[in-house]
Amino acid sequence: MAETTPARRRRWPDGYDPEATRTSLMDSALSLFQAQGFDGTSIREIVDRANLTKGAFYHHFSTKEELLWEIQNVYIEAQLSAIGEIMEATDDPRVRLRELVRVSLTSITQYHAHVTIFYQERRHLNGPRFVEVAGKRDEVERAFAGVIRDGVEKGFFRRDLDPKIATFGLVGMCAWTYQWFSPAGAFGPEEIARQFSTMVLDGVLIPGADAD
Amino acid sequence: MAETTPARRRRWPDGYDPEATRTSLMDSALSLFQAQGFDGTSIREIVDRANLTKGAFYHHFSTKEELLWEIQNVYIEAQLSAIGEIMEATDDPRVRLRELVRVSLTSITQYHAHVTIFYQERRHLNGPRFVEVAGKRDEVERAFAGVIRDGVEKGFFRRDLDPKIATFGLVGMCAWTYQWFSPAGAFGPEEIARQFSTMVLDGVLIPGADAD
DNA sequence: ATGTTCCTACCGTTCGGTCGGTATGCTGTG
DNA sequence: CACAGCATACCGACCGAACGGTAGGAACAT
Repeated sequence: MAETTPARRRRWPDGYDPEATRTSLMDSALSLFQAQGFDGTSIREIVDRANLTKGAFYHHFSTKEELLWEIQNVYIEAQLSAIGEIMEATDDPRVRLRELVRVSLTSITQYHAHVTIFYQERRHLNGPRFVEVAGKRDEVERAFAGVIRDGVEKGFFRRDLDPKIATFGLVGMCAWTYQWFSPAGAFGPEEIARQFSTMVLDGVLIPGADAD
Repeated sequence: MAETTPARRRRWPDGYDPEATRTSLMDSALSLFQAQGFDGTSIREIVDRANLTKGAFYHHFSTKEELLWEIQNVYIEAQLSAIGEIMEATDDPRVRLRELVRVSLTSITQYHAHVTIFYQERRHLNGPRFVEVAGKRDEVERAFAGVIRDGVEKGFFRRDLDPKIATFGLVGMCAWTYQWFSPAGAFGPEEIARQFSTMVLDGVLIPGADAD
């Protein structure tokens, strides 16, 4: 073992930021996890795509799972803070519901890769981290359910709907978007949100019309 | 290599059906794939759970992916045939839509493991099989979209909704159920379907009411 | 001198899949 | 009925490849 590392590229070129390395690893993992899944993506692939090595990876992340957790956390925290803003902005459950749908759609389209990974690779989180993320996710769902219950109590929303089921329906409608949304498509998140809101609030049926 | 296979269990006991072996492998894979995912489940685990060996597995299936494909196909074919029955039973788009929601919910709850695997592990299908399954899935979505378009043309459904978006919303609402449904829960598929239909057709808002 | 950042080389394990062989039932021929 | 011949059903040892993670050191900044 006389000559190790015979040729190395120059590092710390000018205004060097090691945090950029970490970010580029996360970006690489984001697109690979989205396309191939967590198990389907090796550390090797992640570092190759970022033009780095496994050594660099394990300098910035302690395990592969920690990286996954960071990705999930970025999204769910963004979602939570957006919901918090809505709750402070208005009290009207009808407005709140429209806004919840709107921020769900915009954050899903903005964090498309994060969201895909969030829903598809949740099970790969270890015990404590899984519990933590699941807790934040429940918080989001409680916000939806709270608004619906409030709307019923205030007499805006139908009493014959179970708030839990209505919540799951609405959340599912929004969350499912990650499966089909394309930035190149004909509709943006705002327009989709408007249609979903109308659909759920006003209904698809034309009132009173029984034929054309 | 003097003495191989020193102790083997008796086989073909009485009325022996090799097809049962195949089924038990599929059942084993169903629950393991559902709980741990496709990549997260090894052939070893599947055969252990079925009290068999890898030799038995590769006698019945040519690859791990073929088994996955069979699972997916069972569900999507059941879905397609159920939709076919609806289309023959009635022409009214309002009834058809309610029925589409109903059979979606019942098949999701009935084939819970299949559905979970269908949506979570679709990407592990190889080219031609992926295309085949995706094609059948598109057929399902076209059925939803066709009913909605028909309802608009016949003057039952709102004209200001894009049929494509409405379809995705409705499909998402139904499909998402696989994420939260529990057979031990308070509501069965029929009740959930009723609520979803009401929600989407009639809307959540109480018409004309502006306060409590 | 000391800590940070990143490299190469390596380790133990596990994976999907293959292969040669064995036990069992079916079938045709005398 | 006997029995050869063959297909089916299954076993368990094995293979090469790839995996996540570790270790020790080199390049750089302070």
